[in-house]
Amino acid sequence: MKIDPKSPADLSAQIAAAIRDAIVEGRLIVDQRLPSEAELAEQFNVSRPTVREALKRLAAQSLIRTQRGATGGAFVNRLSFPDAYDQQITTSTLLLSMNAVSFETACEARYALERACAPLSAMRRSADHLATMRAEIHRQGQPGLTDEAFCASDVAFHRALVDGAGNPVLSYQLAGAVEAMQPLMNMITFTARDRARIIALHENIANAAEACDGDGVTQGLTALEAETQSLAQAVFKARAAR
Amino acid sequence: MKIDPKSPADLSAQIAAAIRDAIVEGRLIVDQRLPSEAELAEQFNVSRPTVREALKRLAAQSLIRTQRGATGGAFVNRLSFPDAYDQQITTSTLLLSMNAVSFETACEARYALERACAPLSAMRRSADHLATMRAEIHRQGQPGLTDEAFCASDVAFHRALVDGAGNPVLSYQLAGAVEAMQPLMNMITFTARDRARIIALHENIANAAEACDGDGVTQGLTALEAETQSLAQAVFKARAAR
DNA sequence: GCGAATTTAATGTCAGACAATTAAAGTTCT
DNA sequence: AGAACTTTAATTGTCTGACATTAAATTCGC
Repeated sequence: MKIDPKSPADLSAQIAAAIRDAIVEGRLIVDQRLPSEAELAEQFNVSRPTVREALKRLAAQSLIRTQRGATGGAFVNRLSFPDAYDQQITTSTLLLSMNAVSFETACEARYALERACAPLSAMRRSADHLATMRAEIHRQGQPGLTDEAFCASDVAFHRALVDGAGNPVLSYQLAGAVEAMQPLMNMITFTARDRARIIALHENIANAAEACDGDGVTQGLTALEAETQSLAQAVFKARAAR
Repeated sequence: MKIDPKSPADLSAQIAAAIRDAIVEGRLIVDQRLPSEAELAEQFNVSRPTVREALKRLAAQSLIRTQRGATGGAFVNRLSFPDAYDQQITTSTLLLSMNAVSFETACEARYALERACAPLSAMRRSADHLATMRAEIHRQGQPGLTDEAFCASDVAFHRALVDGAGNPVLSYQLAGAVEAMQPLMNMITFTARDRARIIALHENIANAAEACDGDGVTQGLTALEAETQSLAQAVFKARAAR
């Protein structure tokens, strides 16, 4: 692993890139210990703070973990699904909020992705997933629920649907899309009548899932998307007129 | 913004989290300048190297950018789609390689997601997208192409299909799934006959896209998935027997 | 043998310095 | 007055050396 001390880029960025490449290409494997900071500093011909900055960059991406003490050091970290979820959610959330992505675009993407796992979920969902969906529907019907709590329950409902597909890669990809929508969804206020309609659509979806009817779930999602879009349009229109 | 100096977590991690929260919650907005390292050090009551480690963590996630010079400093960075793509691709790639995700699972997820944007792409794809798809199909038919080049062209083909949906959020989500599959795909060797079959399926998809036939694209993708899965199974079986 | 104290090797943090970079202010020449 | 050049100031990038903290390994006492 070599770096170019004359490059305009920061040394710590170069070092981080070099180590990252080694991990991605498999030259450093999971749980393998990296040389100590002092050794790395010598290898790359830089000072220890510079090495440390590089290691912090990698730690921020969950590529390494560090441990103190005699046998401590930096170890290549096994990137877990939960870690990846978290990263994806913050990235997606910021991406949407910083790039003025319209509600329409985000919503379209979210439901398109969700429909992608509808057939699989209808086929494979466990009783547990179904129970979660039913429970969230029930929660959504309770009076006195804040808009935020309603949205959170909505996310949990869809999360159960997605997880029902039994494909962790799908769940991981969808987590970002669904969760990142939440700030946008929270901008909407739901009247009691709005909620009733959404709950009815949720019930259709749960029923289709119970019947292992993939097409039914897909259609239910399409109907829910249409409802959500028109609801959002109405809200934004009213807000613009004010 | 406050941190707890008695917490077991690293100070630099706490500081990074505090600043990250401020960005996510909108208390720091895009292009806003953060206080200088020296000022941050004073605010948080830590030394400058500690602050720097925190800032490097944020820089690694593209949340801030730094500039040297008199009016320099750290600025809240607008997370661009290309930046997000890159992060997603490395994360997805590592996730698959480090968690022993089976080819089958990854492949299923990839095609499910891709089918999600098939109808949209059939409806909206520009002549440009179609031309790219045709060009990649042509490249795939050329003799002497290495397996890696064939796979790269495959990715480009699917990329054009996905981008055809005209939804940047979808493109972003799919980039990870498609690109992360490449290392897995590269494990497969394609005979001339295999390639011919895949090219024929690609042509079906391109034709359906040209005819704005969403169902046709969907079916084409399903057929391609089946072909890919059986091909992979054969390869892995042969390899296991060896 | 076994438990407690010690050693040791690592990361975490600090302080202070200098180098490099860049924009703005100031200065000089025309 | 204005343009080109120089200086200055602010800021990040890097280095050196030190000390604190942690946790495993080792040694010592019994």
